[in-house]
Amino acid sequence: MEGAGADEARLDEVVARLCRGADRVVSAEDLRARLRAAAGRPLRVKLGLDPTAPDIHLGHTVVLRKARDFQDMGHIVDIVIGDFTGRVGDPSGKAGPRRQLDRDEVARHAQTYVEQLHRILDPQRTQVHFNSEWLEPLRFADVLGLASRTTVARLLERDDFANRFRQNRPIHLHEFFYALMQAYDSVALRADVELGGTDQTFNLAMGREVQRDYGQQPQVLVLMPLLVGLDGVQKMSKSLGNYVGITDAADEMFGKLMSLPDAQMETFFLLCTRLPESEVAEQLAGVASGRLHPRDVKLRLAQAVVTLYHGAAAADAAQATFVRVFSEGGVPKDVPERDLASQWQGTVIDLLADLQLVPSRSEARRLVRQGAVEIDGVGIRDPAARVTPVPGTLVRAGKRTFCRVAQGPR
RNA sequence: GGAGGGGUUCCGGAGCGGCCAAACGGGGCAGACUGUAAAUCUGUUGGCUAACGCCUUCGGAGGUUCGAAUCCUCCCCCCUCCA
Repeated sequence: MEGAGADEARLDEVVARLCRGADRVVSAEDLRARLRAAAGRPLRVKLGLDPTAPDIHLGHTVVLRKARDFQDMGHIVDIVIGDFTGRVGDPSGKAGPRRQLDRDEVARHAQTYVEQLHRILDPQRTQVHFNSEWLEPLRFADVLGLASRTTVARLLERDDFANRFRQNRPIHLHEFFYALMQAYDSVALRADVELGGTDQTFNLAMGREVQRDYGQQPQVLVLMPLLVGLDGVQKMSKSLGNYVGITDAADEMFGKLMSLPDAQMETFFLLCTRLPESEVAEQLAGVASGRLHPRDVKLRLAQAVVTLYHGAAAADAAQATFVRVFSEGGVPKDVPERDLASQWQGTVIDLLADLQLVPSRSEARRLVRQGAVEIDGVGIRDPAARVTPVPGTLVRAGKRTFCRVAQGPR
C-alpha cells in the first residue's frame, strides 16, 4: 500500500500548509479528516466580512491570504458580507454598542469591498453572499428557536460583554444576537471551514454549536492572529487610524510601513509578505547580531509589502522617494499644489489658512510659534510675519505637511 | 412602577457660586535627539487676535444671582438596586 502512504504524507503537507500562520485551528485533526472525507471535492470555506469599514487594510489581508491558501489548494471561499448583521454591529472588542448602519451604507460598503477582494482572492473560486439573503426571511419563531440554543450566562462569558456588564455599561439585547446570526450563516452555507481573526473566536465557535444543532458537521475553525497597527500596540483598524490600506498609494504605504515599531517587523514579515520564513529568520538574526541595521531590514519589509500591491517597480520608486525625503531630508515628489488669489497678500497665518494646511488659524499660530513652519526652506517663527509667496513657493507645516503654491501673486 | 447614582473639553476623569477655556492622566500635534522606529526630554492641545484681550463651551430648555460647569425647575439619556 505504498500509494496510500504517499497520500497520507501529502495530506499532512496540505494540512500543515493550511494551518501555517494560524493562531489556532479547531482542530487540525478535524481538518485532516474533512479533507480525507472530501476526497478531492472542494471544501466550502466561509469568511465573514463586516461591511462597516469600506476599505480593506493590511489587517484584513491576513485572513484573506489564508483564504487564498485554501483556494490554491482547490477549495471554494464563500465570502459572507454581513449586510444584515452589519445593522446590528459586532460587539467584539467594542466598549459600547455600535451604531446601526442603514441599508444604503451597507450596500455601498459591500460593493467597494468586493472590488478590493479580488486583489487577493482568486475570483474563480470565490462566491460572495449577503447574509440578509437568509437572515431577512426568518420569522420571529425562527429567531426564538435560534435564541433558545444558547444562554445568557454563555453569552456573558465573552470578555467584552463581561467587562461591560461589570462596568455597568449598556448591553443591548440585539447585540446578543450577533454571534447567533453569524453562526446561522454557517448553517445556511453548510460551511466546512470558517476563517477569522482571534477576536472572532467566540462567534466562530458558536457556529460549530449551532451547526451541530441543525444536524450539520461542525465547521473547522482557522483563527488567524490579529495584526497590530502602526502604533505597535492596538490592533490595526481604520477607526484607530493605525492602518495601511491596500489601496494606499505606493509612497504612502511605504512611508507608513517605515514608521512601524521595530518590534513588529517579524509579525509583519510573516503575516503580510510572502518571503520564505527562512529568509525572514535570517534578516532578523542579522538585526539581533548587529550585522544588519534595523532600518535596512525595515526597508526590505516595506519593499516586500508594497510590491504585493503595486508591483516591484512602484516599490522601488517608493523606496527611492522615501530615502530622498526622509533619510536625506528632502521634499516629496508629489507635493499637493494649491492656488492663491493673484492679488494675495498677508501673514504666515493667512497663508497657512488659505492653503488649508491647518484646521484653524489658532492652530497655525501654534505651529509657527513652535518652529514647525518653513517657507522655501526658511523657518518662520513670528505669527505676524508678512510673507510674499509666488507660484512655486513651497510651504511646510510640520514634518509631513507640504504644499506648493500653484498659482498666485507674481 | 419605586429608591438611589450619573451625564464635563478627543478619551478617561477632577471641579461643585467668582482665581475655570476648566486640574491630572491618556491620546494627538510640534520641537530636540534619531533610522519618519522605540525610548526620552520640552512645548502645545476650543475659536478669533501681531498682541492686550474678546467670543463660544461643561446632556437640553428655562430660572436665581453682580457673577453658574457649579444653586433651582422642567425635559432627554445612561447606570444600580427593588418590583
